[in-house]
Amino acid sequence: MQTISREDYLKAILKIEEESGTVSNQALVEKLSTRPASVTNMLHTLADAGWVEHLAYKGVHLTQTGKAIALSTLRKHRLWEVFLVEKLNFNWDEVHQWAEDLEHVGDEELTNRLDAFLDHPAFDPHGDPIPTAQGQWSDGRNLLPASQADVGDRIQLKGVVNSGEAFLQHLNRLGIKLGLTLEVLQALEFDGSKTLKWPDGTEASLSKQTLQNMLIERVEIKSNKR
Amino acid sequence: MQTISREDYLKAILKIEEESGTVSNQALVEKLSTRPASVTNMLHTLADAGWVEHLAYKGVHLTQTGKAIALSTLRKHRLWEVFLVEKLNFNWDEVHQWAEDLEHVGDEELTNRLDAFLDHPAFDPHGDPIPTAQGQWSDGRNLLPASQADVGDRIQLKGVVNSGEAFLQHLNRLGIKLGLTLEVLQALEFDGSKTLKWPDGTEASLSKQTLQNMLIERVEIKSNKR
DNA sequence: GACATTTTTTAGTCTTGGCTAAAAATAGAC
DNA sequence: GTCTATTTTTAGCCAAGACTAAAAAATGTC
Ligand SMILES: [Mn+2]
Ligand SMILES: [Mn+2]
Ligand SMILES: [Mn+2]
Ligand SMILES: [Mn+2]
Repeated sequence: MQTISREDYLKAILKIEEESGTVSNQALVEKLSTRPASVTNMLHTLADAGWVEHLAYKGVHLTQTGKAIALSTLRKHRLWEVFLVEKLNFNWDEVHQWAEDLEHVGDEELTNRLDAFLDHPAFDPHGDPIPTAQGQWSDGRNLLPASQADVGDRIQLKGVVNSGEAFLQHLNRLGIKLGLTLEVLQALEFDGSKTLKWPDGTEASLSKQTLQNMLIERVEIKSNKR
Repeated sequence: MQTISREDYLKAILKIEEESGTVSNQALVEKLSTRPASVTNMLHTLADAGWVEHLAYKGVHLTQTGKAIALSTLRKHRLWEVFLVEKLNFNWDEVHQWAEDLEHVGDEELTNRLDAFLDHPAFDPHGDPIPTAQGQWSDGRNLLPASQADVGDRIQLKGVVNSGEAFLQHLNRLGIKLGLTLEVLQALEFDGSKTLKWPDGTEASLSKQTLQNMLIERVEIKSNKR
């Protein structure tokens, strides 16, 4: 039977599996801010439920059922985030914690109604793709860290690697939000920083760290638009 | 510290206190579908937290703090119910269980934003008043059970005594919803049933039980409206 | 006022999901 | 391959909040 804790573990396993292929207990300890013994415990519980396959010392991976639950929870999380930002006017740095609770409420029907109410959004407020009701993990985009942009590129922010509060608030202070298009004016070799130009003409330099956490697309430069 | 279970108990105590004045353990056992020992346990916890005053064998009542938490939880419950009905198009008989979970999510700020998004509703989908952010328990209405209506009255449904699924679905099948105005055609003495007339002209007889659970206002008969 | 019934409390158990500390297994360095 | 450091598991404990069963208190009846 599903509980809040079990859903959180499944979601964490899904994410780690997707970003690093293999899921160690250590990775779960970090992702969930818990202790090794707690992870071992829960993995046994999840294995007994048939949601993961667990080989002691070898790692864990989701079964079909486990993946379905994880995707459903992630879908709910991201839909509620959209709700909080689009309908209740929260900032993108304020919604994660509430979504972490809301994702455990409601069934498929409620989720689908919420999805329809929000006009079937494809991405959440952090640019992350929202799984469909059928568990389709879409995306299809090929985003680039801004650190790889070249001088002269016009780049549009489409996502963030790290959606922690601190980083998002850093972007807020820089006046950077999803969808914003910036121009790369200059790139410093020695520290990886780049000088960017905002649509309103202001310029600022961003650190390598910051750039690596911004996921962008290059914008076609519409040649002589007349 | 607040937990789901503690908030549910405080809410139950608030309701019982309001409808019967005195709160026995037995009443809580029934309201919460639990066991006497569980109630005694939780009352100790709540008393230790300073949310209730509990005299063994004598009953329990909310402190100022306890009442504030209970009202806040009830406010959240009813606002989420409005959301589910008004925005996600659920029926009034489908929303209680989800609200029972949603009421434990979010803080004052989220609740106030939700309230604003819903245009500050005064009543929930069952006609129950929604406490304000300041804990004002408004109402002010003086609703009458439909069993007390007289032949010739035009009555408008404003609330229900019992908002259990079964009763609400019974009203659904009769085509009765909040705000509907009915006319009392006939009253049978021996079983307390009454024959009512719908705006579309159809007539049906409702049992005493049903009538007692419908809270109504008499509608002014706008004499010759010209 | 004694006795039976009902209500409440106490005592003790269980499950979930945390934790620490120690043991065992694995992986990395040489 | 051995030794060391890291990771994982095991063992045992804890808190919250359920439960059952039995004891104690309160209530109602005659
Ligand atoms: Mn969560
Ligand atoms: Mn997100
Ligand atoms: Mn609840
Ligand atoms: Mn309600």
